Amino acid sequence: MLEHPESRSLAERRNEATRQAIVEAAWVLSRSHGLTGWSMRQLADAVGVKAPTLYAYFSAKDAIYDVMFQQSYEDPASSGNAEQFLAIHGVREAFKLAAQEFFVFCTEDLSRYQLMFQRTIPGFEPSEQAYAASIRSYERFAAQMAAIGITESGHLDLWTAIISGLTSQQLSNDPGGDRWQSLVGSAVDLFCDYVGLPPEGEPT
Amino acid sequence: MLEHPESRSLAERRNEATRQAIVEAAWVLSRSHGLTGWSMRQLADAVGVKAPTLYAYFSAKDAIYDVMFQQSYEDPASSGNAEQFLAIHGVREAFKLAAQEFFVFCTEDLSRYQLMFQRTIPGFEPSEQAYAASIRSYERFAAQMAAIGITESGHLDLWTAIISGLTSQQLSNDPGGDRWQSLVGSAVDLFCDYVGLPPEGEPT
DNA sequence: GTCTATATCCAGATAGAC
DNA sequence: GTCTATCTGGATATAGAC
Repeated sequence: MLEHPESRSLAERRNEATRQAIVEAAWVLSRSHGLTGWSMRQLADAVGVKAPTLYAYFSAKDAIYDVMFQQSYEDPASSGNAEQFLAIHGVREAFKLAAQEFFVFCTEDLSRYQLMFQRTIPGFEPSEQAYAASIRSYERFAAQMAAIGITESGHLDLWTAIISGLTSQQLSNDPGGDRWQSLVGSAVDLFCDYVGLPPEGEPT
Repeated sequence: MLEHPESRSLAERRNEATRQAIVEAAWVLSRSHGLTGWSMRQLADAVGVKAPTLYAYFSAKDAIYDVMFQQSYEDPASSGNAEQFLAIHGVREAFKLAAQEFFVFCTEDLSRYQLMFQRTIPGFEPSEQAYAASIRSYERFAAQMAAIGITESGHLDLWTAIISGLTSQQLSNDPGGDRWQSLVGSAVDLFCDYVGLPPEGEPT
């Protein structure tokens, strides 16, 4: 999919750097003005070029959202990190730490959350390539859960519902607060009790 | 807040009827083209007038969304109906039936869901009056939960997170299917186990 | 190849005639 | 109240300078 870096000319690398700068400016604007609250002219101003120049780097505004979408799912935090915690802690404690970390990833950037998990942008559909990144992220998540001992698909679905409900309630009803964040530990417990994970895990 | 119907003149009632017709057409367009996928011109066409005429009834497009928002929260199904089921069934069964009913209310109309629970419309903020309707809906919900025996605010928050997670996952990952709907009963069980509601409820 | 300037199209909204 | 005509500003696309 990607050329080898060493095979790219200086011009190509310059082009890529400009694309990155545009996307970074789009993130900044999304955080301050909302995911759909900025125009191509505003973005061009932020980058320091005129609006039509952006179309030399991206065919459309949606193409910028597409890169942002893919970047979000390529962040390792998008799939949790339970395996790392399992090396030191028991199963439940590792699960709780991973859930906390994922919760923070979801709630620290509303724009990213809307882009990844909601359908906020009219007409935007991720490209096949960007969608594939989201699939890989889910597969990493499923592997984490398997390491904890959760493999049934119904149990996975139940957990994704619970954690996504906690994050979405936090963002829409108490942004910046911890009203639902403080419930993450309880949610892990009630889920583990239900699926039969022992209350006290053994360190691996 | 509202005039007595009998005190309104014929002209006022005609005006109100036209407003309702506009809002109904907006619902139809939202369901077919997406909540933000229609223009004032399209709406005017659907109603059978020219676009500026709409502004004789609503000051802006957002004012139409505002009425739709308030209507949604004035629907009794927006707060569940556990008390009704409690008259015939045990506590858990009543809880499950109410949860199922609420799940269907949430997932049967994506536009309504986005309007009520997500922030899909750039710049839209419900008016004080419309927001008050959402508060009343939540208070009715809290009363239902109290009738079941759930009164702790942390437990209420946990349940709103779980049910909202189930509905949002259903809508975004399996629209029209039942992948998460089929988990509603399990979710009620795992929640009831956690908060200490007895497995077999007594009919009132 | 990358830019500036500009043209087209469509959105929400307003002015003023009737 | 409803219309025609129009304003503003957004996204998109192209012409042509450098």
